[in-house]
Amino acid sequence: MNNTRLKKLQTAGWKVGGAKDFLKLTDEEALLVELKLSLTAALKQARAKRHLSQIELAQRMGSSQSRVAKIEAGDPTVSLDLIVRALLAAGATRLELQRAFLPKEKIAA
Amino acid sequence: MNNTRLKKLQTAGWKVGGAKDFLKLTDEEALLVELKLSLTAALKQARAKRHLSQIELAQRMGSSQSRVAKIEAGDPTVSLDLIVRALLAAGATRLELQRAFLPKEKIAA
DNA sequence: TGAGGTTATGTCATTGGTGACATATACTGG
DNA sequence: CCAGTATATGTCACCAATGACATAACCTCA
Repeated sequence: MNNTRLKKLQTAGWKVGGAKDFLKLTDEEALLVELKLSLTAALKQARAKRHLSQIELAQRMGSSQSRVAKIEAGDPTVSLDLIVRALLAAGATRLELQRAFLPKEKIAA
Repeated sequence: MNNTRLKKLQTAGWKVGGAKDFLKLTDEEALLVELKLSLTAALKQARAKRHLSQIELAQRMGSSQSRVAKIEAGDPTVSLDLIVRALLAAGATRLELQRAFLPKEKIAA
């Protein structure tokens, strides 16, 4: 069988798994979380700005009030996709979106 | 039962569903897609810049070569989360990330 | 005090995203 | 021409994200 060779290729890609890689992974994971929080903060702002209730926002994005609450609460079961959808549904501008994407800077609004 | 009242509240939130709302939804959906594409483009750049193969990137993010290919191909089954994880694993800076978040501008690289 | 509105928390069935694998295609250098 | 390397495409079993629902916890204001 010639797929023994293919197998070798595939498996070769999975030999690694050092501790450093692991740390790096969790590091990036942390960054992602930070990003999500930054976006949810932006969402709360955007929603408040437009005087929308969670129910109204939920309607606009075809979701439910409880989901919206979870989004804003930073629930771990909420995806980036959903957060961004919520932001767009809340009428956030591209600039607002972009702004939320450079964390770290927590200086004056 | 007093939950008839609650029921009313809940259901009140689901009365709507007009065509305009529907259009708006797909509109925002389109924006999201645009955003994703912008990010995948940034990913391709970032990966090339660092001379990483799809397999190497896959290792770094604990995924597989085929997933990475799909990410870059704009496969609809790929989440925003995964795209961003890939970008981070590819060593994209915050600035690169942020940059990819203002689409529309397709001017000179 | 309680009715009406808002937001928070818990749970669950269904769906969607995922890694993994197989395989195909493409582009080298020998 | 054939290895070798990189990328693309299709499929699938498994797990995580989702909408929906129930209910609790707040707040005003009359």
